[in-house]
Amino acid sequence: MAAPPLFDRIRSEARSTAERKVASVLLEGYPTRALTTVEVLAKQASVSAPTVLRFLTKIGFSRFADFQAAAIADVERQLGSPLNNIRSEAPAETPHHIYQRTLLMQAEALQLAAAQAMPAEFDAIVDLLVSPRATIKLLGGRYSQNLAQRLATQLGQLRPSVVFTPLTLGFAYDTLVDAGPQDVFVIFDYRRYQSELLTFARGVRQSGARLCLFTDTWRSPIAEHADAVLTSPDASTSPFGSRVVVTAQIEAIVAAISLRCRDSSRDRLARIEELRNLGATEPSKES
Amino acid sequence: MAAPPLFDRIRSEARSTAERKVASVLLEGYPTRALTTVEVLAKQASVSAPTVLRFLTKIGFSRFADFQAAAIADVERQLGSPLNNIRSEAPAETPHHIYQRTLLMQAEALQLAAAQAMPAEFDAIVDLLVSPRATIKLLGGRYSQNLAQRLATQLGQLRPSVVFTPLTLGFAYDTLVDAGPQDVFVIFDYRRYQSELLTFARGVRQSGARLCLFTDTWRSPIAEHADAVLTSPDASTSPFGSRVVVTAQIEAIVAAISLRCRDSSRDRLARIEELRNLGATEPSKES
DNA sequence: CCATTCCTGTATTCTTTATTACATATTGAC
DNA sequence: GTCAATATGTAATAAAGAATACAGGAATGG
Repeated sequence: MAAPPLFDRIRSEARSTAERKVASVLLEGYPTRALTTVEVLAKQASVSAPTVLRFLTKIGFSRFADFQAAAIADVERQLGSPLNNIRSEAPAETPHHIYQRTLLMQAEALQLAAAQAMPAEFDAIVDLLVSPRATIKLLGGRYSQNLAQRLATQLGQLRPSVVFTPLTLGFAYDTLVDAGPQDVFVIFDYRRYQSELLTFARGVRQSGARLCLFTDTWRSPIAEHADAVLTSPDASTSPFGSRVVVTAQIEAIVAAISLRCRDSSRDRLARIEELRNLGATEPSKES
Repeated sequence: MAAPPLFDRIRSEARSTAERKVASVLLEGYPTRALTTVEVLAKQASVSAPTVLRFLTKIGFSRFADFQAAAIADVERQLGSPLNNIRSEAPAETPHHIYQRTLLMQAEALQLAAAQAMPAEFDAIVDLLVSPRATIKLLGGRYSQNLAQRLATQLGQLRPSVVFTPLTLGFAYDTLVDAGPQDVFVIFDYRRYQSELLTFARGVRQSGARLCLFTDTWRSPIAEHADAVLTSPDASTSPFGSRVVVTAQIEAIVAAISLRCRDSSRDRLARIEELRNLGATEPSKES
């Protein structure tokens, strides 16, 4: 682990006695000691505040806030992925085939999500999705429509009034026109966020309908308008964001719902199966 | 995996919607995200500053500075002990909310899949999917069409000649008519297996085209006719089979492909982006 | 449906903290 | 030893940020 560039800069730039005091204080407790105020640092180094400021200017930070931001960045780097914070693992054997590496990486992502999970938020979504008189309308962005569709399909098996709204060219505001307080919208929005979706979300908000949002940890701007938000890490080995955690979230939602309304959903499932078989007994023709 | 006490306190005390927003922002980036100002936190959570303050009061910090100090203490604790004290605690607590249980269950499924993985099989599929003169045709059953579509979308970004074949009513054998040795089919088939897909697969076989299959560990009968098969466990907390592992497999495939043809795929991606922006500059109208 | 309670945001005030201006000390060269 | 140049501290000022008071709005229970 090479020393951070900032660390070296602090060390090499200290010239005069007071500056060296400042530098050594900084280095001793690097980087966490930088997380205080100028005056505290000054006191720790037994110098005056301006001296600290001047030194930092010298190493390239005209404003103290900039220096502190850099220090925080280093803290984050040292802590590594948030995963290490919550669940510190054995040294780990990473030398693997990309296939296995991907699977294991996603396994970790799931564990991280589980550790950070906030059941209350999750339950809030479930509450919205089980309300019997509501109509559930789902949509997503270019690459997350899939997810909306998947949830729609499964949800549609468990309860009535579920609509998947494809996000087609030109965009269909038809769904929005009829929207009212009785509706619950579910939006999937991941980077790069699509402005159309934000516009849509604002409309939802105005109509008085409820809004659930699935997004990445960077948080779509739609979050501001949502009643409940479920975020997921999306780090990936591929050039596209991972949808593994979201997929699991969707399944968890479905599981919770089918548990919540055990009877009604079981009946419904049975009935669907029945209807399907009914069709199968007829000679099925192609074309 | 004992999380710091502060971490748990944040999680458990969040009651109302706004507070939950605050809490999830805090948890996502714990503990470093606490190293900013109240207003930044408020903005990130899409709530007002006083709401943040009130929440922190609730979890026992009457002054923001106190909370921040506690967060910094946690940072130092984590940086201080290289091989963390966190993990040394309880080995496994399974009694959890269904949300967390689902995520953790899927994490295990992924680890299992990684352990059982056979890279050779994986590579075989990648080989088939990168061959430049081939046309890739993807399809899936009632509930796995999604997966086919997802793979198709991503694959289509990396290489030309990718077609998603929706499995519509009556079934379209159009795709099959033109099939020949130059084609590579990708089929997703999970329980309950659909007989139409099996019929289709036989047709593929006869045409001399290659066939990749994604299925569950129970192995679709199509496996018999496939050139390469990737199976996945599908245990789930919901009444439907889980698609988490498959999703990860798909992403691994995409990752491997984009790695294999680094240059061409990057160029292609850039070009797609370019074209998309081209469209964005025009005034886009709805309807 | 109404009243009450709790939640949440806006605007203001007050505190803390960074920054600057200036005076004083220190160092180094001649 | 004196001058110049640089380094440092003190004190005043400006900026940023935390805390508070209040008002509007949503949820809850009758």
